[in-house]
Amino acid sequence: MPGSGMPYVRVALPVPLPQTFDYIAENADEGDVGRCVRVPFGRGEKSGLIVGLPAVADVDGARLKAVLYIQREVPPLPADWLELVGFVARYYHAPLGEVVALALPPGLRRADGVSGEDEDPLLRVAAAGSVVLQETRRDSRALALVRELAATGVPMRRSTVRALPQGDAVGDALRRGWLEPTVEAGGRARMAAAPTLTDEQAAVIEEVGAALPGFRAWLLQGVTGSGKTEVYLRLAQRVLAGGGQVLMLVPEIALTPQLERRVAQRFPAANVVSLHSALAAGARSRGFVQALSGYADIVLGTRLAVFAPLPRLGLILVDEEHDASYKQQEGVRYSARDLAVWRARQRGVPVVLGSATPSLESWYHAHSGRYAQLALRQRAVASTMPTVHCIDTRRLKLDEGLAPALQAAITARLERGEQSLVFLNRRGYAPVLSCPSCGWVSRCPHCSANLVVHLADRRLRCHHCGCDGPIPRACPSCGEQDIRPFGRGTQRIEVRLAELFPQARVLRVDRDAARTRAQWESLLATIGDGGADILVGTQMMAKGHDFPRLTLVGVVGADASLHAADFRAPERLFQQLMQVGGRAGRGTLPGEVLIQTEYPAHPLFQHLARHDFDAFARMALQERRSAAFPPFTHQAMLRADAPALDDAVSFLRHARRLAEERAPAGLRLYDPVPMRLTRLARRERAQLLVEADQRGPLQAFLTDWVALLYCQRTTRELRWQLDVDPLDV
DNA sequence: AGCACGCCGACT
DNA sequence: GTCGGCGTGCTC
Repeated sequence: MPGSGMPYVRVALPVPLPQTFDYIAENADEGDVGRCVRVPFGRGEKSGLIVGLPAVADVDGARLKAVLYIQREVPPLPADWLELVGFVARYYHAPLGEVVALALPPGLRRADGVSGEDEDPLLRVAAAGSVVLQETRRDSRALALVRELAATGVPMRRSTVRALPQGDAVGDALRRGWLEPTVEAGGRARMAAAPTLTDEQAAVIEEVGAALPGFRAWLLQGVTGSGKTEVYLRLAQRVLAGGGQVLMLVPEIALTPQLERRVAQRFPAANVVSLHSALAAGARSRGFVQALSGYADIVLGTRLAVFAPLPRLGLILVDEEHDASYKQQEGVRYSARDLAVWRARQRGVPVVLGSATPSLESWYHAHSGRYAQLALRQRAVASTMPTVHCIDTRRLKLDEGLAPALQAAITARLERGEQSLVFLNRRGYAPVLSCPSCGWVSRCPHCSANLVVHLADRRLRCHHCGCDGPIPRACPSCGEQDIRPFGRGTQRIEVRLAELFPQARVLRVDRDAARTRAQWESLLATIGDGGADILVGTQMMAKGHDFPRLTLVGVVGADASLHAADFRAPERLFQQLMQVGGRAGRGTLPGEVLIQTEYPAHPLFQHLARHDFDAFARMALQERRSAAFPPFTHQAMLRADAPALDDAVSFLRHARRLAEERAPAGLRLYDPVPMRLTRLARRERAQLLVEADQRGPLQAFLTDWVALLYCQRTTRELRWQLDVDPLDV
């Protein structure tokens, strides 16, 4: 009989062991399941989570210790949340304690007083603030903030204000009395005006709305500029009106400030909480507790937000569902997008996966009837899709990688006062520095990769492990003076464009130029204000931003991805090109996309030119079907790394032998092979692929196999991990 | 993962 | 005679 006064609690602890630990807790009851605890562990103490009240302890009673403290100030994590982390532990074959550690904000797990108190008040412009806005005084950061808030016209959360370009001056503005906290906006604050819906948008909203409540997974496939965000907001509005909570997942933090503001302005009366890993510990705990207590109405966050407990959950939205950042690439390798669907099913609520370029997995599910399809085929603003042309570079002489036709197109844009973007997915000046006389190349000492030339700060840098050093003046091997950068990155294109178009303002937008959120925002502001004529950008530029005067996108170096070994490379290339192409002509001006390639007849480019994602998806899925790749098969990857490659490979060979003995029929075990980037940060890496046509048998096998692998004694030097549904194969 | 115990080499 | 190398084993 579980329940009344059982003296044992079962605790999940953040240790890499596939088990839970039982403790004595005389005063614990059913209400403590889901609470954080402090317990003695080994010679020290640890914090964990109570996941059950076992009637019988799983070890001898004499070995049991007593819990030190149960955190009862915060509501316990609900049963559905425990089910979620339990599912993640089973599906990804990770210890429950590790999953809990990942899902709970670190501060909360420490089990010392965390409150969900509102330390994030709504701020409005105070009387003194309105006065200083009238005065002619020297502009300051604080003043700029006040102006921004005044222009918005509705109160904003402190955290939202902080995220504005001049956000760190919020404390200053408060001290000067220019801003002041205000009570809940209630009905007083007016909702930011909602744009008129297109017929398509209205139909989509009606269709999803009619299915509320109840589980259903939808794929919302909407071309760039078709107004997917507006659909999300309207659906959220319906759910909020019915008293539900909305979980909205977005790929990256860099994308959120705009969206945060848009959501906050649309729902001034709602409590909007954002959750992402860049948040300070306090803010993350607070947001989590606000979600847990039901105070938060909307949780907006990156992949870790899929673990936010939401007692009144009514709707899950996954924006840019194809984005790779939904898959965690270390530790517990979960897919937040897949978990979002699982949670929606568990809680009986709809989930909308949105993208202009869905993952082939989701597209397949939508076309095989597992997900329902929603489509937005027209752009919301009156503009047409950009024209797409290939520039055949086979017989052309390129100037630093730039074809004459692309240069001419840029010239035309400059004459018309429009913006151009040269898209090149490679940071730095050149991918390698090389000596023509002895053949020396700038190798990374820790990785099997080349050091990239960064001329802007005169460094050689490894993009994988981050190590860097000065650029040598002469060849370190033979002393040759004439060593040269080979290949092209964004910096080199930037330099050449500045030479070719001396009258133009050239702006580079990559992770080096936008290292911080503030830098990124200021770049966006510069572009938006027309402070740049030619942009040179990486995939950062592909993500949903509107630049009304941008009418030309030139794609350089796309061919490299065309023959990449990775079977997902074509999918990624198509998505990237379609996304970046979508940047062109989002205002009233028509857009043009020019792709430099030696394969102008390649079907991928043909489908792209017709903006026909579905045709591309059908073709790519046909290839995947005949090659038996996902989604027609299910995969798991066992990876091992060690200082010596032999150790990693022989561990995997051993693991393979163990697997052969217990492999069910239909399971395909491949040979252990070194990974593509074999050496990373001084460790040699190898991998072993396991495949099956059905998920069930694969999972059953993995459970068995992983249990066995945990028992293998390995040297401390060797580490291994399992990746279920790997993205990189 | 930590953190101990435990048995072999070069140092005050 | 000790300090310390990291191999092995355990954590309710």
